[in-house]
Amino acid sequence: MPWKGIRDPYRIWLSEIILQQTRVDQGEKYYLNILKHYPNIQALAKADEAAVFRLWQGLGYYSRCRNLLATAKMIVEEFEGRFPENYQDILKLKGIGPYTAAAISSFAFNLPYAVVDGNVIRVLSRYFGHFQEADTTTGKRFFAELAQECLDPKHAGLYNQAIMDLGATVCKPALPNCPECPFKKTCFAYQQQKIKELPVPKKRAAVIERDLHFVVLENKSHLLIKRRSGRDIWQNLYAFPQRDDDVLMANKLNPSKKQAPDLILEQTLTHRKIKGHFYRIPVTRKPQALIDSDHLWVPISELSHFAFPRLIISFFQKLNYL
DNA sequence: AAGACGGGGAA
DNA sequence: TTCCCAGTCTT
Repeated sequence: MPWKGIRDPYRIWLSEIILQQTRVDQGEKYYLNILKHYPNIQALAKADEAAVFRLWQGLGYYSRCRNLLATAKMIVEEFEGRFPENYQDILKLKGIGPYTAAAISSFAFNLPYAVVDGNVIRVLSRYFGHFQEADTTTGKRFFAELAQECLDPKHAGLYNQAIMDLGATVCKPALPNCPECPFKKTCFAYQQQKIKELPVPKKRAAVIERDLHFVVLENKSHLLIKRRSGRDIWQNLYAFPQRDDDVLMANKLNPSKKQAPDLILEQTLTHRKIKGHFYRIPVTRKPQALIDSDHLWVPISELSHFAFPRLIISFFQKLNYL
């Protein structure tokens, strides 16, 4: 891992944000790419927001990107570019919760705060044989206290790195390599053959289906895209105006409910199954009425300048636009 | 306390 | 398919 052994809080911060709910293999190239464009927090703070989102495209959990920008600006403007050096102040930053605050505190400043992530929960629950559910308030508190007791306060960074490495490489979720584990002799789960029962799995919300009706206004060279805002999914990414969008209504280009879509594409997420209905409407020129700053009439050749969710990229690929 | 938020790799 | 990942924020 390219961030291993780094003490620069900026790089640690960036890597930890990227690795939230994201595998090392998946996040690594994003980390290197973003670091190449923005080698320090000053560069990131004055970055063009859309450009950073473009680099983030495909990683998921886009609020991380938004908070990353906000925190970079905050640190540069309020703290003269110096990363806060104590846990409580680090925890206050946007996008940084207990895990990331402990990671930065211990890796960058060797402060005695134990990280608690999926790896740590797994290792501790198996080793000690604790059947608490980790996604409840009491369960979280329990594992946080246990982790803090296990921490070697003199070597917090090393300890945190070690227990997460153990979880990632030996004490894996499925098929852990117990015979090679240095703790096998005193591990509850291994000795009692409870590996498959620990950790106790989280309750999982049902996957709900959702239909999105996208209207693609296009001529030979251009099409209309819309920046997504509000509280909905894919904030700050670009897609198309949806059926009943004000601009479509104002230009009398809204497809009727009876009209069949030209294309249907699906994308399954952790908690949603998105069904995208695409209605292609040929137009001769850019629609005029009610166009605001979120609606962009862009050349097809310049689509790569914008960040889109996977579903929309699939649409473009289907049409050979990308 | 529960739900929202992406995407991908492994079994 | 199902699980779940170096989690955090909002309601």
